[in-house]
Amino acid sequence: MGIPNLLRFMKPFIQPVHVKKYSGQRVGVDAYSWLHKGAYSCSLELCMRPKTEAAKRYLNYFMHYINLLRHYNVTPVVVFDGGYLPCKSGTEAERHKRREENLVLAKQKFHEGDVAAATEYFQKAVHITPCMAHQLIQILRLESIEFLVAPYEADAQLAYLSSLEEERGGISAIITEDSDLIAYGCPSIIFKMDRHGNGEELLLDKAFNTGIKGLAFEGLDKNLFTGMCILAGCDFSTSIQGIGVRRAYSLVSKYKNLDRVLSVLKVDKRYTVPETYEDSFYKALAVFNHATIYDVETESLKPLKPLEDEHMQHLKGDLSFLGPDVPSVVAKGIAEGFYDPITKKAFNLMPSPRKGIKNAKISILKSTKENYLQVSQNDDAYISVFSSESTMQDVRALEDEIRNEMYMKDTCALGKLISEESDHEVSETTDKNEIDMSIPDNNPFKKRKLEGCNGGNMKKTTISMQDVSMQSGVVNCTQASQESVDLNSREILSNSKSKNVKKDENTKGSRGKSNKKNQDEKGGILKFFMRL
DNA sequence: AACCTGTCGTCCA
DNA sequence: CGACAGGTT
Repeated sequence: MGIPNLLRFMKPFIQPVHVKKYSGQRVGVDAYSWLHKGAYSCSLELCMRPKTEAAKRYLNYFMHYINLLRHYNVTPVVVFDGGYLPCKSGTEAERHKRREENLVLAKQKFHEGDVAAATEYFQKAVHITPCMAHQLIQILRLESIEFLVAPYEADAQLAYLSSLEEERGGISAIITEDSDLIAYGCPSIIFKMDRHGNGEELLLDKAFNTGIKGLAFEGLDKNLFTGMCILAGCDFSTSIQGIGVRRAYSLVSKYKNLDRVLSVLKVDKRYTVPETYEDSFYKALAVFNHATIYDVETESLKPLKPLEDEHMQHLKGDLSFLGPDVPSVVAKGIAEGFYDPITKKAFNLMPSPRKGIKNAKISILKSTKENYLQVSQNDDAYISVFSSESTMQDVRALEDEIRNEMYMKDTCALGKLISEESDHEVSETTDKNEIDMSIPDNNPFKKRKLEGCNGGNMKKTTISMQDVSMQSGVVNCTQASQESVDLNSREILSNSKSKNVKKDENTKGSRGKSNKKNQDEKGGILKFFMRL
């Protein structure tokens, strides 16, 4: 919900703006807003016909905005939401329930043949899933658009980037629809940006430095301002009936101290302050100040602003509500879009080539009993078994999994190893599953330098992409999405004898020599060469 | 006067 | 998500 009426309250400090103002600069994008709007155009398809082109319309919608920014020489930095915060689970559960209800009605109407009515319900059931975000991420990668998946709230991540110099990966402004960004104290936010680049800009400094004493936020510090937002009601805390943004402002500007405001409220007979309010208030304050964010430089999680002792007295050292800590490797995988931020499991996605796993060799070793997939890179070889009933899709999913594991340098998590000799036989695999994945290039302004560009609207990029099924309340996911990049550029080589191949369990040290022998001897029967 | 609750629109052609 | 309308405190 953001903070109710906060945007209207800040109206005096909001002015029309065009994104070209930020030409030559980096601007953060709250991915959720455009994803959600975009999903509106295809809510029915996302659920009922997820494999059709129409179901991908939200990607086109999003890319239109990206191309708009690029046209004006604005560098987009797309930030996605990550895992749920415990203190937000209440409101989140509520929304989920509503969506589910609408989804049931939608399907009912759909099967009755009432598409119009169904569409309405589908739109109310729209939900952006990690899977959908992941679809977009892959396009962003191909288009070399910078992006980041926040460990938890995208808002907090954007606020952090706002506090950074551009040279250190920071951003000069944020494009969003969510008023929460104001509570985080972000200096420059663009709301309601339309498809031409026009929006409404809030420059927070203008609110704090009007130059006129006694007006608006003159003399208030950021912490009081954030406190005002929480009093007015935010997702992280329970709210007091009868207190909106107006009264919150009056209280804060009158007492200029949050402790005092809270004790005054408790005494005031007009309001009923829940027993737990003070606790939840300070927790919310801690979220706005110290939410867990991902630091690109150190590749690890850290608080938005350094934790100070002043809050500890209220919080009694309990910081679990800032979200559970995760190992840095996982945090990195989430931030870079390889791991689902909620389940913490790898998407079936091949890591970005630039991050490693270049020139990986893919081999399928086939025995009468079982099959083995080996992915080797330089002197490392990673192997996992798969059953003979496996489809090509299964194998690819496995390959992606291995590549993720390689990427994450986590060599202990794979399945069985090859431990005994096996008879190998040549297996023939064909790869007819490629479909063209169309990268939206619907920028009306941009002149693309495309070889042989026929003025068409789409740039075709060959990606093999099968069964892109979405996972959501709106979209039922019957199977994990399976994607793989450019498997069609493989060469089939034949190999002779095979030997036992062991998974290299040394992440460090022995990389140089351990599998050299196996590389030469491994029996392959089919060897694919990946061109990345 | 300010707050609350409920309803509607976000997309697209 | 926000915006808005109309009823309530």
